[in-house]
Formats: sequence, C-alpha cells, structure tokens
Amino acid sequence: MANELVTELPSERARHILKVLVEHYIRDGQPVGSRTLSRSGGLDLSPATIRNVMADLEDLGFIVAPHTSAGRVPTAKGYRFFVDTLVRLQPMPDEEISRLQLQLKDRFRGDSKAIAAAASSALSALTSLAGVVTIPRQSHVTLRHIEFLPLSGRRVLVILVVNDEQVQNRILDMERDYTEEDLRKAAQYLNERFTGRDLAEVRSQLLADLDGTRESMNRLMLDSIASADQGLAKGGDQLAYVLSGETKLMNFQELSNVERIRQLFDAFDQQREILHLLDRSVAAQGVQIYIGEESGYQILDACTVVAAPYTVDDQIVGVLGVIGPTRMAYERVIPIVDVTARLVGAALNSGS
Amino acid sequence: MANELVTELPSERARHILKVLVEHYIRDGQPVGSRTLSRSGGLDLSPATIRNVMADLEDLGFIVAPHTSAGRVPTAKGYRFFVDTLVRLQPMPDEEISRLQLQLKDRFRGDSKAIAAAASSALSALTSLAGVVTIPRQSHVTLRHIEFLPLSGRRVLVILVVNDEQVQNRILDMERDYTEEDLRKAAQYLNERFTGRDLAEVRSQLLADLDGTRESMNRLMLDSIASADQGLAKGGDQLAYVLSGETKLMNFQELSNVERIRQLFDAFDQQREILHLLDRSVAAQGVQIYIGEESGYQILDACTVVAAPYTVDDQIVGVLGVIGPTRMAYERVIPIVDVTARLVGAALNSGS
DNA sequence: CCTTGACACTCTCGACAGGCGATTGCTAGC
DNA sequence: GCTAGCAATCGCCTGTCGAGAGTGTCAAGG
Repeated sequence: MANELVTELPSERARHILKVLVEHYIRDGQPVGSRTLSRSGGLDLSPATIRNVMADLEDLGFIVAPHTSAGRVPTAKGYRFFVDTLVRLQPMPDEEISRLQLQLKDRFRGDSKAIAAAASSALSALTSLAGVVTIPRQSHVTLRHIEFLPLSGRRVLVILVVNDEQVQNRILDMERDYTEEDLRKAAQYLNERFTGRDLAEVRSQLLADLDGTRESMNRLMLDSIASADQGLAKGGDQLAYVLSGETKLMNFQELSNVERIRQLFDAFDQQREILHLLDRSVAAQGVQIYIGEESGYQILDACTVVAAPYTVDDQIVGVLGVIGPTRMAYERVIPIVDVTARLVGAALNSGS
Repeated sequence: MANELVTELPSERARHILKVLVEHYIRDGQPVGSRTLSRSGGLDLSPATIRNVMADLEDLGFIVAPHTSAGRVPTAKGYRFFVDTLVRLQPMPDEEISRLQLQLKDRFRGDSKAIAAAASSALSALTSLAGVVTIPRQSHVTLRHIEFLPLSGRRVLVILVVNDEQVQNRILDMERDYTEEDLRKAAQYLNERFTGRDLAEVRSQLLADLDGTRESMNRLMLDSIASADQGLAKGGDQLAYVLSGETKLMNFQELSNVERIRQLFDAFDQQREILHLLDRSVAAQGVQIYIGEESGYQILDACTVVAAPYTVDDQIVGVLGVIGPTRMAYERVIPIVDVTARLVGAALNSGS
C-alpha cells in the first residue's frame, strides 16, 4: 500500500488476469480465487504471483473480496473496464439474425406497437434477461384520411388514419353544436386539401387560416389535428414501453432477495425511473451500458442495463435493450442488443 | 381417534372456536395455540378443553399443526367452512363505494378497456392484493359507421365505429383489386342500410344477399363485418385480462419464496390457467371463491381467488376479482369484489 | 359426562462452539 | 521479479444445548 504508487491503467498481465477473472465469474457466479486463475488463466503463473496482481486490482477498485477467504468478484468499475477494453464480442450467428429479422419484419406491417412487443420478447428470449422496448415516436405523421362523427352532447368522435394504415381516434368536447352536414364538410375539406401532408404542417396551415372565413369550423379542425398530433407524439394512451420476461430476473441468485425483486418490479410498473434511464440513451449513438450504480438509481444497483437507440430514416425514434444482473454475458448480450436495434429500425422503415 | 366417531358438522362450540382461530390467524399470520384462544376466544374455557376441541377439528380436516408445538393453522377446508358459514361480512363503507363509483363511471365514457383497467387497479388498491378484470365481451355490437381505405397491394383498411363511439380497425387481404370508387360505394351501401343494426344481424343479412347481383362486392363487405365481429367477440388483439398490483403479492411471507413467486408470475404472463379459472365463474351467479388447492391449479395452491361475474343488461360479459394468499381478509375482500362487479356493470351500461 | 389442572413429551429456534475448507497477506528464498 | 510456504482469517456446516411454546393424556372434581 505504502511503497508502490499504482498506475491508473493496469499492466498487460493484470488486464489479462482481470479479463479471465470476469469471464470466470460471469460463467459460474462464484467468487474466483488465485488458484483457479493460476490453473485456467492461460498464463503460467503461480497462485502467489496472481495474488499480488489481484491485490493491485483490488487497490484500483476493479475487484473486491466479499470476505477474507472468498476469492474476488468484479466491481461495477471492473465490469466497466471489462466491457470497454477487454471483452471480445461474440457476433450473433447469422441464422439467429435472420430468424429475428423474420420475427420482426413479417406479419406486422409496420404496426409499431406490435413490432415493439415482438422485439421485446425476442430480446428476452435471446438473452434470458428482461427485454424492454420503448414505443417508437412517430417521426413523420402524414395524414391519410379523417372523419368526424357526432356523438351525444356536443362531443365529436374524430377518426384519423395516418401513415397509410394507422388508425387513431379521439373524442372532442366542443363548445357549440355541429350538424352532421357541418362535420361532413369539414372532413371533406381536410381530406381534399391535406391528404399526404405532415400533421404538424397541417396544423400550422390551419392556424394560419384562422383569420379566414369559417372561424368555428376551423376551430373544430384545428382541435382535432392538434389533439391527434399531441397524442401521437407521446405514444398515445398506451404504455411508454413494452417489457418482457421480467420473471426471468428471478432466476438469478444475486437478485433472489424477495424485497429486492419487489422493488424492481414496482419500478417496472411505475416506469418513471426506467424511462429516464432509457431516455439518456437517446442522446448517444450505439449501444449504451449502465452497470450497477452507474445508472444512478438505487433500485438498479445490482443490475446492468444494455440499451441502444433505434432509428427510422436516420432519426432516433426509440430505445430498446435488456435489463439483467450486473453479472451477465456481455459478450453475447451487447451484439444482440445492437443487432436488434438495427432490425427494429429496418422493420419500422419497411412498414411505412 | 378410536373411541369417538366424529360427526361431519362440528358442534356450535367447535364452530365458534374455529371462527376465532381463523380470524386470529388471518390477522396475525401466526399459528394459534390453545392458550391464545382460551384468553381471547370469548368463551370461558381452559386451554386444555380447547385442545380437545382443536383435536376434533384437526380430525375433521379443518386445521393442521405445522409441527408438534406450533399451534394450529386453517386448511383450505377450514377456510371453506369459514367463508361458507362462519364469516360475518363487513360491508364496504358508503363513501368508499361512491369513490369507487366515481373512478369507474366518470372520465371513461364506456371505453370498456379503460374501465377494466381502472377496476383492476381499484381492486388492488382496496384489498392490497392483485386485482384482475377480464376485458368485457361485447354483448350488443351495433354498427355506427364503416369506412374502407385502399392500401398497397390488395389490402384494404377497414375502419368501423360500433356502439356509438368505439373505433375498430382491421386490415383485410383481398383476392382482387378494388377501385377507390368501389370501396366508397360499398361503404355507402353498408352505412345507409345497416347503421344502428347489430353486427351479427348485418352479417347474416349480407350472407342472405350473397346470391344477389354484386357478388364480389358482397364478399368484401362480408369479410369486413365478419372479421370485426369475430375480433370483438374475443376482446380484440389485446390481452384477455388486466392484472394490477401483482407485486403486492410479494409482501406476504407465505408467498415469499422466490421460486413460488416466479411460477406465479409466469402463470400470470401466460394467462391460460388464470383465464380458465375465471371462466368457471362465468357460469355461476355472484361471488365465487377458490381457496388453495380447490382451484385445481398447483401454482395457486397457496392462493385464493375471489371472483365475480359482471353484467350488462343482465348478460354476463366478464369476470373480475382478486388473487391473494389463502390467508386474506375475506370479510372485507368478498364485499369489495361483489360491489366492484356491480359498479363495473353499471359503468359499462351507462357508457353505451 | 364434561371440564380442568398437571405433567411429560415433542418440536422449533436461537446461540454457541468446533472443525473444515478456501483463500489471503506476508516473508524468505530462488 | 517470481515462487513456495506458512500462519491467519473468515464463512459455512454440524452438532449440541437450553429456552419456550404447545400438545396429548390422565386422573380428579363438579
């Protein structure tokens, strides 16, 4: 402790030992000791030498010993170093990729919610962890068709079809009565003039027209477009993400404390924290990894989140990933998340 | 054991002791012994006498001792006897009822899925158990408006509004091309002729017309109505039930075994077994209770399901209830499920 | 005949001690 | 700079023991 000033970057040999240690621990889930590493580490060193190196690694904060006679376990910092510079990613087998592609691309013709659900359960199945996919934000929302139907009171049912085949409906409370003829005309006007145009564009156009003749008519149209636009922007009335395979998390001993699991599941239900975390990944490119306490959320202290944004037309529209214990098979999981993000983007693209 | 032939029905005194024992156990979760019952049982008997009675009750299968020196615990049969003949139901406070009514009736104008979700979380909140509500089957589905939109290929988007304000949409793969004019005409025909009619009726009418002139046109119309009818019958593409507050179940020690919880949650995900069980309640009138192994599903061995069908126009359209450990506050839970079923029926009624 | 107090018995639970095995840090030697 | 050896440490398992709680039974009493 006193004699040697430890360098920030461990030596080549130390890095190798750390790598083997992490791999071992990920595989077996048991603290790994010097003898194990000496035997299966690849280098020809005695346990004693390895102990010295391990002491250094512990000083650097990469590993800890749960107790005196129990071998070492990677810390969050250790995992971080591992995934950043040591891990050798194991690409997804081609056949798995094409199977996944089939699952996503086929049968859902661009129905974004269905694709998200399929991606989520696919992620969970492939990794044996919990899969999570945010409902994609619609980047372009083009009006295809609109229709008004009068309801009881002064309520009007608005049905609109956007992006060719997605149907949305809203109920508006209006301030005055409209005859059926009024509504028919308004719909006709919108359909003739704005079909194929972006919703935001339609809205601003209508706003510009507001000083025109048919004031109250315009009001109806504007309200309907605005409320639809808003609704779509935040993914509609549905959940903000789709979660699959949560129960798989209960298989891991490190999470098998009932109280822990409970808190985790509560967090899933409430969505808030998870969503914030996923949102962070929107800013970045490529796969993001939040290991243990790095996430900043106490509930996720024993968990790692691997997330990646997915895009349509080079525009990020959502985030997907997996949640599992810090001890997960990073070398397999990272490529899976990466590939899935690409495929989901592609599936969404082809659909619309 | 050898000398006395136990009667099937326990004596008045034994029933009272069983009642107090069950109440005690429900409250504290601890096996209750003879001394406790002697002190707080209401009757003035010594522990020794109570022990004799308890031995009888054990012979009858109403209670068991987890081990020699640990007091007694009710069996499923014991709970059954308790809820059937001993329990004094505790009616829901009026203010709670009206609050619940508000939660269900307001803000969702007959949107059946939203009402189901609200009822589910209300059940969970009121009982601190898991709440479950099946999506209501639509009894009457009257056509309000229909619309066809051509998509790429030979696909047609069908939008239909039923029961005044519920919007449904389907995509149909057709066998031949339709012009936009074709579609417009078909829609117009259906709207003029069938608005306000029941979907099943529309369908049979169309079937009868099938030998008429416009064969292929009819085909389109028939397909659209049939697929919508079918879809509505099974609650659409959505889940078959809404579950809330599952995580609350983790609070109970009797379920706090991780493996147990895991199996239970898996069952919730798969829905099959739970749904079958709930289906059974459709046959019966009023609140149904499945205690422990009575359900016939091994996963629910430690659980009780309290369920009640709910009706619209005296027609059963769904089932709701709660799932919890066998040790639950029956006297409160049963009225809550009962009242909620009524209120959900009322809310659905007022909406359509 | 039912009830009761008394007594012996059984079982769980927590505490404690001892042995085993695994691993470490340290130091002396190569 | 590496290695072998050694003492020390700690978790885990097992067995033991005593306390506590509750039971079954039995004989005495109303």
